[in-house]
Amino acid sequence: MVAKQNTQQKILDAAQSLFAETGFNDTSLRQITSVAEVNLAAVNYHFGSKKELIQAVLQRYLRVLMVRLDQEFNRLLAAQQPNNLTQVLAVFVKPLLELNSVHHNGTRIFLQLLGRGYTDVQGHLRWFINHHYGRVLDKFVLLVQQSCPQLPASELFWRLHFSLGTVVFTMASNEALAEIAEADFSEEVDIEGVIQRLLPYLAAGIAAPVFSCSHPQQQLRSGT
Amino acid sequence: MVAKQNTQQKILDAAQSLFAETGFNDTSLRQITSVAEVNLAAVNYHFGSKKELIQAVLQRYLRVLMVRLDQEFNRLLAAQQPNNLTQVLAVFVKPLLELNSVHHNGTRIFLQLLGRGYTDVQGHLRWFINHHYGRVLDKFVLLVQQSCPQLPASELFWRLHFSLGTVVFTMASNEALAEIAEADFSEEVDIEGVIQRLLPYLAAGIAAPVFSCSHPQQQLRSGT
DNA sequence: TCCAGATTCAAACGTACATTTCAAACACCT
DNA sequence: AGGTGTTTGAAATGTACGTTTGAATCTGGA
Repeated sequence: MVAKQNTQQKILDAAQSLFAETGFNDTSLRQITSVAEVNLAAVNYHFGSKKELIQAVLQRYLRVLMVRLDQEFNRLLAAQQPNNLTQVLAVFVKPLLELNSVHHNGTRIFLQLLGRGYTDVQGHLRWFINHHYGRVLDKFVLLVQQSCPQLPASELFWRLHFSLGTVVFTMASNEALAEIAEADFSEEVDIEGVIQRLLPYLAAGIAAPVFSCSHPQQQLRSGT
Repeated sequence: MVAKQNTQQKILDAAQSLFAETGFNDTSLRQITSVAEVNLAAVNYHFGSKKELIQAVLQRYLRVLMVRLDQEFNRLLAAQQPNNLTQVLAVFVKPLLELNSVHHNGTRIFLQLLGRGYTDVQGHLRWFINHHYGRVLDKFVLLVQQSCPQLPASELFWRLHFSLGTVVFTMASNEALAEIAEADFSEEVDIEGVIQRLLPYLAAGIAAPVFSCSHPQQQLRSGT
């Protein structure tokens, strides 16, 4: 059955879990090839370098995800009137959950990898994603902008990155959080449950009134 | 003037900036001692190991910050009626900004280090902070609970971790974000500006209505 | 001045890493 | 069965790391 599995797949499968748990720089090719039960040199033979392996691991998910997201974004952009923010955020749910068909626990692994990519390495994965999929993500920014016309562009920029941080950090520490939640609240939590809890939090944060901080003696400077 | 600066201080000063920018594992003792202009062996002589240096770097700030936070929390806890959420979150601002008196750019550096601590290393700094300052942080949880009595404890648990993620991720990638913001919106961003932008986002997210996600065909299971 | 303890220094140690090399094994086609 | 191009294997290369060592240097009190 599983007898002759592709070496490349064995490497990708082993690498994605180790990368997600330990980070890119803290996972050695020796660990990966040991778990994958392939020769050390196989990584460089099939992928060229560790850097390219990291990109290949992410590409397996990005390829699927971004096509689906693009469809959803185009659907919403075709609407006559602006969509509300919750609807816009909700389009991520199904495409993300469908990553589970790419690989078992694919959604969790992908989001953890994304988190690692934004904190571990200095910019190189950030650039990779933006270079390949920036046009798709721009559509999302446009949708949010349409649904929150009162938000200045700069405020929106920060809040979208705050939201990215929320998601990415939550997923990176998802395992620990789920354990505590189960112990303290005897409440089973799967990845879908976490996503459903995230949506209202993100929607409220992004759409928050701009200056709700009541600290009159410390105010922002008024412009350029 | 600066003639004979303490070796330990020179190491701490060099280490904190490099750690904040590059992360703990990706900063070598050779880089640190090179910048500090001290001998490589000085780190192990004065601090014992790299791990203990990391903790010493953080302790310099945590010692100051946690005393101040404890004061603020006690003050709010003594109030007759529950404080509103924005007030509770706002108590972080002054203690955090006072870290600038520990060292130039202390606030930014500390928050970046905190971000690194939660993503770089697996748990060892998490444990260190919780072990030394868990009792202080419990007071904060209590305050939030009092200000949001309608929130179930489990929901609060998740949202506080979402918020931790927001802060930590934002600070870990602070430099990159600030650069983009300046380039795209020609807007200078200092650490205080980011904090002021964070507060409304966090307050709105934590206090968000519990089931604002309008996806009737996907609902959470109703509990045990 | 001299000496003991604290500090600095250059050098080395052992380990782990990504990558390369080249021969052996394999797969596939005729 | 034979031969070619692809894939695997064990070993080695060179580099970087954290830590250790032991002698040299500094420092302050007698």
